[in-house]
Amino acid sequence: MDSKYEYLADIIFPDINETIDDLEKKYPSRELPEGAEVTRFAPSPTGFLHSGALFTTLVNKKIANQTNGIFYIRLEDTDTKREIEGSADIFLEELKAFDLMPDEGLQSGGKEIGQYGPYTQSARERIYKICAKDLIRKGLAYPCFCTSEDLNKLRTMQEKEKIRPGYYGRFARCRNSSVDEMIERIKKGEKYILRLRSGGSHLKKIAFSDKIRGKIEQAQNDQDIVIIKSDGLPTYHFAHVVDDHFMRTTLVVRGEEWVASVPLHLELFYVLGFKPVKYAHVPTIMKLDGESKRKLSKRKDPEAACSYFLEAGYPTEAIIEYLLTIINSDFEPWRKQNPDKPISEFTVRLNKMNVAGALFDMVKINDISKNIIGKMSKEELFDKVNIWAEKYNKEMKALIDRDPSYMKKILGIERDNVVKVRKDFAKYNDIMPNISYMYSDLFEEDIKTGYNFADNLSKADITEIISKYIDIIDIDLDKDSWFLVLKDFTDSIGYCSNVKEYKQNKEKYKGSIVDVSGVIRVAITNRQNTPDIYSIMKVLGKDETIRRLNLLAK
RNA sequence: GGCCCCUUGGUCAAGCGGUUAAGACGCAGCCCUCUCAAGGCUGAAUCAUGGGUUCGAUUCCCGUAGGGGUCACCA
Repeated sequence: MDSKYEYLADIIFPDINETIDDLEKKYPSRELPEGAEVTRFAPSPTGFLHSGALFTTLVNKKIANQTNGIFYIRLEDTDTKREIEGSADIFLEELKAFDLMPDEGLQSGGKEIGQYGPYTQSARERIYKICAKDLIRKGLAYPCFCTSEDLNKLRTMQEKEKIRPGYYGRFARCRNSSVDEMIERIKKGEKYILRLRSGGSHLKKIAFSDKIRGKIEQAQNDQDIVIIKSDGLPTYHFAHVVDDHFMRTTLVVRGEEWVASVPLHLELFYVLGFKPVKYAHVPTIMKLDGESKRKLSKRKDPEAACSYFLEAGYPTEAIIEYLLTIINSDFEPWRKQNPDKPISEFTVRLNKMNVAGALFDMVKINDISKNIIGKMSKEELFDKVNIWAEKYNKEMKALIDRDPSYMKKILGIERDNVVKVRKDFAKYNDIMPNISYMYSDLFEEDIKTGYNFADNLSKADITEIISKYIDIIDIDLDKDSWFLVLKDFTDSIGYCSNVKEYKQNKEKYKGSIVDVSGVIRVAITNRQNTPDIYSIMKVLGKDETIRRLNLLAK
């Protein structure tokens, strides 16, 4: 080791006296079963959990779980300018909602669990400096005194001359300064940052194996990238390599935007003397915008934030299942064969993942969600809706609190003891508009602006049907008997109870049972489309049903 | 622009040299039916393009086009 570099390192980091070896001892390899993967979720604190991040997180969590490994969370807060206070707690809360809590790392309220912390990068400054100092000692990193102005000038020149932009080779002005000069400038108090002295050549290739994409070949890195910024914090690249090494990550699952920097990361692992992690780069979730695809954007697409799904009241399993269909398309057949198995029993295979970015499909999510809600018992649905409403929908919550057991009955309509359940709710906030008529005051409010009768019957016909129906209505009967009574009634007033027969001989009748039941339906709900009217009447009760009918009788 | 990745119906996609090119969502029609939702059945709809290799290419190779990513003291 060159004593000049040794001296330079001491000048730059006078108070750092630990070495990489010390760190290796402090953060020993994890003792895990064969094949176990240590994965992580490493968000930067920008305030909200992106749907794409949820997707990546799911993969990380699944892989760790199914290999009996560890899934941990680390906060990448090295960009102090963009940091949004409280982000970590938001992430944790949302992760919890989606049942993706990490086994280790940061917890809400700034607490931590695990032996490989701290799990917040800003608290790891010393660790990065130890590593940086090691690099300086070996002559593999150096201080750069270029100002942003210098860098801008360099870039414009390179663009003008059409040469590959960047701080590398002959353009890396500071890399060739003598150590004496560096020391002198530091002593003078000049500002500087630390750069990697890259040993790569852009003309040479480097190949690596991506667990999702297979073999990828790229030019070696030759950029003298910044490793420590002027605020003393590391850049993403440096922090990634240092942290994932000392936190003993085995598999980094991250977005595909990172594949271009793999050569750099591999070089960093190499110069630091670390064994590189394995990589799996997941595709970006896209959205169709006119003719072309683009990334899901927070500004344009509400569904880009996971909170959107929470607020709308999607069961979180629905989102997870949807994401799983994107991750491995054999999830759907698996689900069909194992309708009641927990998701944890499904094995994600990285090499089966499609590499092209999938278009985010809300229609499909709705379908999955309808099925999931359809499977719930009324008690289960009630509990979930109740919890959701408490947090996201005050109006709905107030409705529930008026009479919880009544709400439960409403949610049970065509749900319990039924061969085929209704599937008309994709999310909890679909419920309220579809059941409001079950409440007298909301119903009254609704009919103020008039009834929505179909326009094929006259007012007199409507009044006649209702007036006469009141006389014979009996909701104490069981459903089949009730329906037989309705049929008899239909025939008795000159309508036809057999729809087929009616269609063949329309002229013989005033209408069909469709018209009769339609009138009754509107009279008690003011809707032309509702669930089975018998069930509605049962829940509404005899008195309320008759009261509503009376409003329209003569 | 350089480099990297990708391209099967509207969408998610199976497929690994010979298939009537699965399945799901969506769409259309029919059936069931007190409306709607659901359910059942049926249907329309796909290998970006041009060259090779091969007895034979959706499948392998090359080019073209299109799409995506990346080129910061941001992650």
